[in-house]
Amino acid sequence: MKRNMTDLTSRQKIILSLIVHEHTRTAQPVASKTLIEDYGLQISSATVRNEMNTLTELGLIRQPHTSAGRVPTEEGYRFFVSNLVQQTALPIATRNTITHQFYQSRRGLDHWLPLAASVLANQSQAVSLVTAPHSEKIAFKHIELISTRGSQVLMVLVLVGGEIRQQILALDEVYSQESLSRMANQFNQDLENKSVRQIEALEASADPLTQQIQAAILDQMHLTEELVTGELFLDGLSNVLSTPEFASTNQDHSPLRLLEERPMLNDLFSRTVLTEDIGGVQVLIGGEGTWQDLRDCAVILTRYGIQDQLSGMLGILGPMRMSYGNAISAVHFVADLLSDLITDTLID
Amino acid sequence: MKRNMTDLTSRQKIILSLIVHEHTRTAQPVASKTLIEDYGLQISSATVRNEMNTLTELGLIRQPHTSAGRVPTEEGYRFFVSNLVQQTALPIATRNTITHQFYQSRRGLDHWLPLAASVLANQSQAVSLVTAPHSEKIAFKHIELISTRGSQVLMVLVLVGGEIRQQILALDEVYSQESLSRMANQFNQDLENKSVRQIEALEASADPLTQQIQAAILDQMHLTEELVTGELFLDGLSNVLSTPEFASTNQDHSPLRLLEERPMLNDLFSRTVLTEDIGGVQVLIGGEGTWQDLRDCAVILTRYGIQDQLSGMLGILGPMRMSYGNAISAVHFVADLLSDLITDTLID
DNA sequence: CTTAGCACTCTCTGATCGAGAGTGCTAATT
DNA sequence: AATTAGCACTCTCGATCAGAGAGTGCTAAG
Repeated sequence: MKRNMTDLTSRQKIILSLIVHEHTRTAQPVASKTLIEDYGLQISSATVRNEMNTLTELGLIRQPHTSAGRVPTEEGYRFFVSNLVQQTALPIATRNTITHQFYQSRRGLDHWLPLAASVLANQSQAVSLVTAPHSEKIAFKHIELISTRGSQVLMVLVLVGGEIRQQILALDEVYSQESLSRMANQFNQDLENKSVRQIEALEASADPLTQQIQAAILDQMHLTEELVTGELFLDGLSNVLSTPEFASTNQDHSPLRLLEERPMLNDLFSRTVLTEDIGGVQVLIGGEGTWQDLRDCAVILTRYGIQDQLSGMLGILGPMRMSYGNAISAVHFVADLLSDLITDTLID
Repeated sequence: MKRNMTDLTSRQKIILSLIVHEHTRTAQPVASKTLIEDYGLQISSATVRNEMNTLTELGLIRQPHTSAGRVPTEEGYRFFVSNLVQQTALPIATRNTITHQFYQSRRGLDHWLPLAASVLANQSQAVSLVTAPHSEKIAFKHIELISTRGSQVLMVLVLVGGEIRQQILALDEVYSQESLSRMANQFNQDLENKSVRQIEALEASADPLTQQIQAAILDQMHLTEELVTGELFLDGLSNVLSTPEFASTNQDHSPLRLLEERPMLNDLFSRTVLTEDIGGVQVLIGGEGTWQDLRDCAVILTRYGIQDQLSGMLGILGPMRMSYGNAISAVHFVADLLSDLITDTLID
């Protein structure tokens, strides 16, 4: 039942666009009269109704009930997004302000990621999601052992890409900071740039302490490897709480549930990881048959970062009737910004 | 208008408790008949009504309208929480399961904090908040400089208490890992356990590189100092979305807004930081005049960690009609658990 | 002090009705 | 053949109303 460009006359496309636009604005069914009055079309409402009829038959719009205006269907939104949407670039002033915020005083990801979420939420007036970037191929970069108290040691592990993992180790006896540093240096030489597999393949050391630390390193690397995405940053919940799509009080079908269900989110992310290269934006409309909770919502997702090295996901979740033009360009813009920042500061 | 224990007869206390309990269960006004039927009181409904009348005059309960049952007032909840609530300890089996989850395979805070949020949310059926622990007196513990690419260097800064900050530095020229390590070691010796003030008081080094790095260290320490709390972990949003108190669609008065407004949250936290030692649980009912958004909600907060060294906040946010007994003991339990874990792994 | 009994008040539900919105169709027009 | 004016038709929405039911407050008796 897939429609393409050529199935519709240009007038039908205009009408569909206007219906989408108006319905996005008002959340109400759109009447033929509204269309000609508010948008100054040079045709009569009867003509519009005829066209609406065709669009209804094509399954792109529908009537909630006899004698109501029209509302875009899922299919209609898909068609709109695929063929009709025009990205509305952010005003240059806004872009500059935002860029400036990111670049000021050269902070790190822990500053950029929440900021990205906040910017996305503001620009799209929806819920934003940003995951910390994550490397697919985990490799050792650096280790540091810091004596803390008694035989307790803080291990700080830096992976290629820049992810940092920490762990407290309880050693069998007390070691001086000097000997811990020596040991760390040894690891730094031996393991630099090595993957989990390569480290596992190494001959086991005779020294039990070395063994213990190497095990801890591998442990942390495994944990990191199992992550589908890094930590999740959310923003803009309040943008969306008052919309009818999200306020739907039917207990177990709130789209916001999804945000707390890591497995589901990972599903969602995986899908985009698999189908898109960095730079492509994916728009999921109405749960696409898979996510019941997203029945009335749309998700716009993209990857950012550096392909095959360090990348994360970012996007927004909003009601299906959202301003796709704005939203898509906001997602693009923020993704590009983050990608640039990551490229500048990549740790390899 | 403060009531204390002795203002009420014990029968009145029972009736108030039952009203609170029943209203918590059903979210409906409670009728005198319901009370004697469902709780098997050995008195007549007329007597209950008389007592209800007194309680109403005392401002502890109210009628939404003539000929409706009674609902506890804010004042009523406060009295209940101060005088009548009984903590219902979690079942021993549950406690064991949870404790086990925390202690298994000795992970770190990055594992415990989300877990704490999740446990709290489950046990209280409300929204849980957990902030990463944070030290009030910032002091240098350890620095590591890791050569990454060209003249770019990753600085990893460990503070006393165990907070880790990272930053990418762009140096003027390329340094070998060895010289970077030497420099880091010098810092580790010179700055160990020093506070911001102490470091600032040191004589400035002649070496521009040393200057740059020391500036970066101070920068990060300042940033950390300015934090009221660490990162925030949330869970259990879906527990609460369907309750009438939260679904209230009046745009700008959703209690959930608060969760995204860091300044407001910090206010809330500060209040508890100031008024309570670790171990004390604070219950805010109905926004306490300060937080309009919390009009129909209650917040239960406590600190965890080690007083004056490393502590964070944790608690829940739920509808005013919540099961305070459960909630308070859940908060206590999780706080104690985290405090123990932090005590075990404190970095000093 | 407690309780049975009863009148009273207020909400809630469902039914009814008219107004209004918006369409679909038909026949006339370009 | 496409467009349009005109009109009948359908459905929703809001207001109004009545009856049932819930729950109370009061009174008078135990």
